[in-house]
Amino acid sequence: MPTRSQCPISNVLDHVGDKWSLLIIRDLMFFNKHAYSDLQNSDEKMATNILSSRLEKLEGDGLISKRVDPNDKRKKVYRLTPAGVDMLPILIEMIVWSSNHAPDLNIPTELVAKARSDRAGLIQDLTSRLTAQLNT
Amino acid sequence: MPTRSQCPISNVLDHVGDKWSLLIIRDLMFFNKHAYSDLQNSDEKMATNILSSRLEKLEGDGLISKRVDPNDKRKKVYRLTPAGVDMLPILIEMIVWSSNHAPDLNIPTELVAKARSDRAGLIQDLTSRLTAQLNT
DNA sequence: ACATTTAACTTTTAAAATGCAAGTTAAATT
DNA sequence: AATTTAACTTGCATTTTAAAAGTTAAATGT
Repeated sequence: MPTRSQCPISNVLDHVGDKWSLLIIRDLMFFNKHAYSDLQNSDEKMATNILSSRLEKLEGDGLISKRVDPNDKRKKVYRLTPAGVDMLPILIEMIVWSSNHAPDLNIPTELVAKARSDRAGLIQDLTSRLTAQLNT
Repeated sequence: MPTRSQCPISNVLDHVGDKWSLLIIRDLMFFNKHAYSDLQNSDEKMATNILSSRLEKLEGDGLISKRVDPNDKRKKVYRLTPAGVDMLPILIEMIVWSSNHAPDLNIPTELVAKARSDRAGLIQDLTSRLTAQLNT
């Protein structure tokens, strides 16, 4: 996606403004999915060619990294980069929005409670957990 | 867009997971654009048929409302609903993300500073300003 | 009052993206 | 050595997007 404008919101959408990219980031962020097949098996069932092209774009955009699994060279390990980790507050606010406007979904109640009571702490905790993974 | 899963993030993307919808919300939220032609003239220049279909979907999803301008019956007035206003924290976090990872864009520095120093106050202020508009 | 302009769309059509199924390749397992 | 697994790629039909032109009703200008 070419840059459409100098707007910071538009800029984020240039990276993740589609139906799938943020779900990949979600899976890397909250569900410890790191393999292609893990990502393919999320509830939304994204097509393999789309997954492939989104991973390629996210990597090109510097939001995720890809490396060969040293224990099994067939496998690739996908991870969030620091820029990808920093998408966390956006995802948290999406969860909060749904908890307010679509409460019948599978809302992670505990996370939402923490987001309300100690938002900065929650982000700190999750960020350091994710950042720790980067050095393994 | 049909519901893809029970995930709260996926749910938000079912509403605004495309390149354009959040830009419409941005324009209603930050730039006081309320007419079709205003929205059409944003920097990203969305095609008129796309704008039309997005407005229709956003209205159907309960994020915006549409009414005839009483002063000029050719005009329609588009506004955010409370659910639309509640997207504000998501947009703020996008702005913050770009301020950190794409600082060369047009970052609203003052807003970002406020977001860092008194996030709750910022959201409160902007929300009440937007909510006030709903009763005019 | 009549012609022109404005606002909000709709329609058309070509190009691009998506979604589905099947196929490929290299590495691990049996 | 044969089979299975993981990560893709390819082909093709369908859907969505984008760009341009056209429509309709209301307001404005003369």
